[in-house]
Amino acid sequence: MIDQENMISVLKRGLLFRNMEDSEILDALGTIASHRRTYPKRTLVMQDGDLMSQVGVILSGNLHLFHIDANGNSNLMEELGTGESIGLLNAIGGYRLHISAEATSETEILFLNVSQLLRKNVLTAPVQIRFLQNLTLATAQQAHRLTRKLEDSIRRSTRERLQDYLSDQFHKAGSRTFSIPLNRQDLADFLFVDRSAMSNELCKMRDEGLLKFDKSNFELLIEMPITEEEQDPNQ
Amino acid sequence: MIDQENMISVLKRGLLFRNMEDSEILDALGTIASHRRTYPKRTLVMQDGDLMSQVGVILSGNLHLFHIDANGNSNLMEELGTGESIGLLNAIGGYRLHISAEATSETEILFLNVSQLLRKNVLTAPVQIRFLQNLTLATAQQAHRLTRKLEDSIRRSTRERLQDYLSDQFHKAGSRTFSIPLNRQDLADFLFVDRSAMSNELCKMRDEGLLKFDKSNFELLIEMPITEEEQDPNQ
DNA sequence: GAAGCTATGTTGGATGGACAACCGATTTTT
DNA sequence: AAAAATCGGTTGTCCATCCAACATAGCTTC
Repeated sequence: MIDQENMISVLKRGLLFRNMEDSEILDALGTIASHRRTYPKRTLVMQDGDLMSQVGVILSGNLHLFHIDANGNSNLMEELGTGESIGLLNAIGGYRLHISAEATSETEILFLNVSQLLRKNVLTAPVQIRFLQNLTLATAQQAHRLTRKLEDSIRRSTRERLQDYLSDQFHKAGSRTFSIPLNRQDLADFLFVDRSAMSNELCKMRDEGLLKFDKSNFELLIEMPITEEEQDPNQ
Repeated sequence: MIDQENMISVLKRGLLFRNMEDSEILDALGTIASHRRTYPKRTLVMQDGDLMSQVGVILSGNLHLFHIDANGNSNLMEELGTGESIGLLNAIGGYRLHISAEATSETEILFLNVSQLLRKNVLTAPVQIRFLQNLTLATAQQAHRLTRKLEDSIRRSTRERLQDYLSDQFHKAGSRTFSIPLNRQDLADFLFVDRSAMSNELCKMRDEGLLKFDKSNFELLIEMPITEEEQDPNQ
């Protein structure tokens, strides 16, 4: 259970409370905050098929959002950390979840009633309007992430997917040496490929001198192919 | 060039102007409408890399949104008709287009200045607030479509993709007999598969007695596998 | 109507990747 | 510490799909 001051600094990380003073955030929370809940490691936070009326913001911990497809494959759609939100699109649009969310460490989530902001006939408070603007931005950002994921997975070979992923991690870390937050199985699920095939490809790349690795620690030995690295204007 | 009355009825088809009176729509257009433009058949409307400050609403005609990937494959991301909008996510989030849009018939587009609604410090007019709400809904809907497309393309075989697509068309048409709006090459691009492989699979399905077809006219001969047909609560 | 051009189907070869099965190492549980 | 589970790597088989190339029919164009 984190304290209020911490909470505000966490909320400021995402787009939902961007450009808002601490007092405004508290004000906004007054009308939309619902409840907080802590989930132990390895518990389901949300489940495929759920209808959400609220969006969740991760105050601490981590979530894996995975989609089980018709063939029984587990596909890791997102890997979320502190400050990121879950169920935004579903809460806003009234769509059922197509994913389940599992806490990969003890995770505390703050739930916000956002759907009311879209139904109410009259919104007057400037804070609410500001929040609504942020809500739209956050939704667009989420959609943009989906677009990237879609583009990254279309007709791409296992090697290309690995290169994309490692290149991403390289840019995030700002260093040729970094460690990734996923084990092999989860990485394969994230890239939508078979684990053994991926393991194979990874070792081939090592043998070709492209990279080194030990467990989750990687070192890139050459320039990764240019990935139209376009940074998010909304961060 | 369609007239104003027609235009309003077209605008009402999408989510952007949902739940608004004709007078309110005109009011809203007064502040956000930018310009209209007509594109001849087979011309590019927008191009990969463009930065959009406006969203386009199709007043008449059709667009193909395609993404050329690193291997030179053309991937058909969306096929849009009258009343649908283009560039919503990009205009809102400030993201560059990753697709190009081509008019497949003469197409008239109305451009709307939506980004100002998100930057302005004070929004007062109720109509603007209502429109902002709709903007959020429309963005979520767009994101939901992306989610479906992503889920439909993950680890799915050519046959499964075809079944998904035909099942969709079946539901849209409300009849076992329907004609699809894409030729073979475009359909293959839409399903992210090779044309010849798809053609092959289609004929196999015909030989197995699952369906009949002639050019773009299809007839389903058996129940298509259940596709969690969940209809859009926002239509 | 001849000459192109387009749309669709067909074939064959090459191969990437899924799948199952197994091993050894490491970690977790009791 | 023993037992059990997890994790990563390796191997071999098999099939789906890509790719290139060609056939054919129907349109379009001059």
